[in-house]
Amino acid sequence: MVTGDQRRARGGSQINLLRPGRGVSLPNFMKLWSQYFIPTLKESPSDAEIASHKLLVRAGLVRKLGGGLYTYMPLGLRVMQKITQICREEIERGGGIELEMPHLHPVENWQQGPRWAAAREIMFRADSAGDGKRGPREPEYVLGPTHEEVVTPLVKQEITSYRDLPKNFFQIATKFRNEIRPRFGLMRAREFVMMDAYSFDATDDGAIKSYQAMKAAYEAFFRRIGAQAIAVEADTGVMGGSFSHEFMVPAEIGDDDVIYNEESGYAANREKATSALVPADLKDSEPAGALEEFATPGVVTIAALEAAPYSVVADKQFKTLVYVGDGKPFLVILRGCDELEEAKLGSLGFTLFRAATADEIEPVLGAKPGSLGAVKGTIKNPSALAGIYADGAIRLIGNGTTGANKDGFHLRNVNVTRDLAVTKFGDFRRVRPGEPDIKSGRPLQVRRGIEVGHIFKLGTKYSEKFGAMYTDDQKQSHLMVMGCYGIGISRTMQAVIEQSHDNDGIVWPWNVAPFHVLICVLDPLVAEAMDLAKKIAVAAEKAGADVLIDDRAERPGVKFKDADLIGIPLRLTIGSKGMKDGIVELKWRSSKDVAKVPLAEIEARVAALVTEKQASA
RNA sequence: CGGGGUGUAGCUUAGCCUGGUAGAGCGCCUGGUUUGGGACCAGGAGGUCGUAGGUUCGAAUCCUAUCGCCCCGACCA
Repeated sequence: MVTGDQRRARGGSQINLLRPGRGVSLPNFMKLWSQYFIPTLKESPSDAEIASHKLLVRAGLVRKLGGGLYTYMPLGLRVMQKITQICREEIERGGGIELEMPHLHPVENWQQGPRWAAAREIMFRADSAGDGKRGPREPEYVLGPTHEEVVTPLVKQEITSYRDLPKNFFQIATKFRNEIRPRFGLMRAREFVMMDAYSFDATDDGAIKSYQAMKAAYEAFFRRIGAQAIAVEADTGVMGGSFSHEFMVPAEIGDDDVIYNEESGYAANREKATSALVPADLKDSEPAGALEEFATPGVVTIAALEAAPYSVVADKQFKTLVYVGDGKPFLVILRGCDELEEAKLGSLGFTLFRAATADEIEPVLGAKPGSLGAVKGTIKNPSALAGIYADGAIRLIGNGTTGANKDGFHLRNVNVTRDLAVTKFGDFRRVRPGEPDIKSGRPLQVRRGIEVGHIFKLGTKYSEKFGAMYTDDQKQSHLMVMGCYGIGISRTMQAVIEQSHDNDGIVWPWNVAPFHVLICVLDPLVAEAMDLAKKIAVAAEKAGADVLIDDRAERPGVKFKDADLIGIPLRLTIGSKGMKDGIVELKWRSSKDVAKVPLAEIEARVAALVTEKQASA
């Protein structure tokens, strides 16, 4: 029989490191700083701009290889392992079953999937390295940016009966994305660690249950790692699917804007956010008079039309934008004062869309940008259009002004229902702070956030493409209903630092700290001091803590600065002063207070504190 | 990919405008003095000035090209 301790002594497997109900601990055995490797820096690297990126490098957690490529140094790796383990536990609790799929994907899987055109842009192609060229008869691989295209065929092959559903498979592994612009260290990297889960259900209701289970698991995960992440409604993007939530860590340096109202609890990514700006019971205005064309030489902007002599306020102008969706142009009409939220065009169902160029616009509408409009009869070649989509807010205008599709001319008294050939109304505008919340009518606010997780209810988009079907109890075949879920593990590590640091360094939450207890031995050459440190370390370890002993031959100032920098939650100081007075100093990283604990009590005291922390982990 | 910046020792950088053959701080090595919030003294090692061309008697410095990195925009966990 092999005991857990023996297994750990041999390097053990991950599974045996689990200590149910006691938080997360790594293979323990105290580390001596002098023999470990924590390369701290006094100065910030010149290529880091934000606090968390600087601290990642200064505290010796990571080192850069190239743009968006980082080595996890020993301390950083420990944090990653702790986050990974908590994530594993919570996803399993939420019904996930762990497996691991290849990082190298045959390109055929992606070609068969529903988003090859869009996804290939961010994928690295993996050629044979030999001469840098892939021969025509060699297989072509891509490095996996995510795994729907691998897991769906797997499930199609393995699961054919409703009896085997639902299933939710997950892995925690490295992902590769050729980000156009890597940013801020681990925030947006080319290679990063992600937890990705994929749920397969027999019914839509089941899929919603799986989705909710994952949402709950995410909330538990972020709570346990000590990150304040909020779930916000989000756009589904290239992933597709019917609805989704993003998990955001509020931070100024985040890439996303969250629109929210504290009281009502409404929170959405700006790409998705809507407001109650347009009342549900709005009545369309009566026409104010006949359409009238007027000359506007040289006027090609909303602002120019607002100025004298025309003086048409932006709220009364129609803005007509031309886009190309899957090769065919279409129009989007907004109020002059509103901005298009491009992501919202995703709801129109085009696989790929982009703004049209001036050259593409004139043959269809008959004028250059600046004089465009969507009034019936003025469009030169209406049959070329894939549609005319109008933002609901233009109904607030009633009678307004728009381009005449004739260079240098505009039309006034344009009435939405009478004059515009709208294919479909929708929500296409960007919400602005201060607009009424759809839930409560209170003003909406905006703040920046870091997206650390995302959950999607996918529907049957992928099961259709790969033929993932099951047979029900009536011998009928149906498509499986899917969901997919991601947590950026490495990004989360940085988000935690961004959220939890001060001027001196990182302040790790207990559960993800690389070590829980740091024992600073100011005079490591004094045998009694080191003996005491080891005794305390053993007591702390027995209570479940990971312990680091700073036994370096450095001056006290250096040790304290480094201690603050690397952010270990509980610091004990053993110095000659204290030894003389018969005390050890105890200090939490998150507080300024120093407690003096008598030598006789220190082991029990530390053990009690660790036990308490581990219990609530 | 567009716009802006930058590249000098392991790290942070000065020098570049106005060409004359590279300097500092930190770190590292040796010795000594120190020892409760990034010590001090003395000595020492370490640099193809991103790379390739060009101008020049002479280039870190001027010109051209190229590569890397950072920041702002569109995308993502």
